[in-house]
Amino acid sequence: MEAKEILKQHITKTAPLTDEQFDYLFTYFKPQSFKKGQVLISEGEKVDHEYFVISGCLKAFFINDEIKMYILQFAMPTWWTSDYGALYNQTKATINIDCITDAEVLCLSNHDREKICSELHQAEHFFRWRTNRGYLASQKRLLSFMNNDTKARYEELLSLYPQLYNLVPKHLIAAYLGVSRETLSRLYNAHK
Amino acid sequence: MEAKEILKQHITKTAPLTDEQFDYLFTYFKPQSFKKGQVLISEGEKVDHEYFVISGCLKAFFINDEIKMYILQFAMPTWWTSDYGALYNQTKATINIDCITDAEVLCLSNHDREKICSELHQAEHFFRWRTNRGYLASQKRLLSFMNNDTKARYEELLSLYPQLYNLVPKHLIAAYLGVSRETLSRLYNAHK
DNA sequence: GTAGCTACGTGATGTATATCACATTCGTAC
DNA sequence: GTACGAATGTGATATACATCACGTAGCTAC
Repeated sequence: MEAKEILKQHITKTAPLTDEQFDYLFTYFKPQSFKKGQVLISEGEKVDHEYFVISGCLKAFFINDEIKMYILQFAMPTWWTSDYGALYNQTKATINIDCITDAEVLCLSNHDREKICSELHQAEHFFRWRTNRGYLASQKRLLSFMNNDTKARYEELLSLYPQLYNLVPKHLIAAYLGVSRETLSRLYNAHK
Repeated sequence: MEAKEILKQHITKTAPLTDEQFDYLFTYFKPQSFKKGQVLISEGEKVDHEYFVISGCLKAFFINDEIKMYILQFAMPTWWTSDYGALYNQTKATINIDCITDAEVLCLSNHDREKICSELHQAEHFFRWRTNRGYLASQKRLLSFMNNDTKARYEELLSLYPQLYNLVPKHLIAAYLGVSRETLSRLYNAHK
């Protein structure tokens, strides 16, 4: 399925649009391709766009003290990603986003999102719903962080996204779980 | 300032509304008063409303294994709170919300929110913005959880909300930070 | 092929924190 | 006032995890 159709199904599942409305809206999305390792957003730079993932896998991460990396999100197909703090408040990026694999995305500027939201009530509805979904996921992850130990969080992650196990290096999974790569290694070799 | 005026300023800061529009919107908000300790939402029950805090302080929390409590949010004046997962998906509550102090709130049903969002584009805009704000706060807290140690998170919390120190018992602050009350006690008595 | 780099495993050790236990202070009901 | 429960402080011990150190396997460039 091509990018346009993927986005159309994704949006109209939540907010019904006529074909004309969607075609108009789609004119603001720019298709882009990236190679494994390419950087979309880097800390300290200006952030103007958000990205809808068509294929591949991205990671949004934070680097602490130039040493430790924490992964905020693995962005898989039909996920949205950006530094939303920087994007909405027009400040410099505090996180980084790059490609774990080759990836295709649709790129939407902050300005254009606000434009279509104000022009099309249904678009505003869609983005409200999408943000709500992100909020719930974030709350759920926070609770999991407080409530579960590392092993439980590891199993939770892999049961939600089994494809991650073979797609991303283990030290990135550790960075998502917030533990050292050594601890993660010991964890899943323990119950061998 | 009375409740209606507080809500009006809160909303129109983000989404300009005429007086008529706001008066109409406000008819869906029901003022309610609660005493310290009263319960607004409890795990396993149906959730139909969200709450806008006018005065006092509420807590949204999760109980694990009938033993450990984790606080997701202290809801202060001009904050919104509910079990949004249950509210949006029409499922049973998985968290609890009760009053740390006497409190006044404005109560809005899920049905009425969706109604005014579909009737008034500006209302939809407001709720998109509000949810976005919650999402960013949640992400920030998650990052803080991974990145900072307990002492840093304690100081971060108190610098953001200095009034909490005298308002809420220390074991609730511990439950927000995700540490035992003993550890928290030792932390702020250490640097005396 | 070799060199070099990245991912990954694993042992030894240190540390932050949970947990258990008990004491003390404070507020509230009566 | 007294009694009782909730909140808090603090010591002793256990444990999960970080960190450091080192080794190995696999991939890429040349």
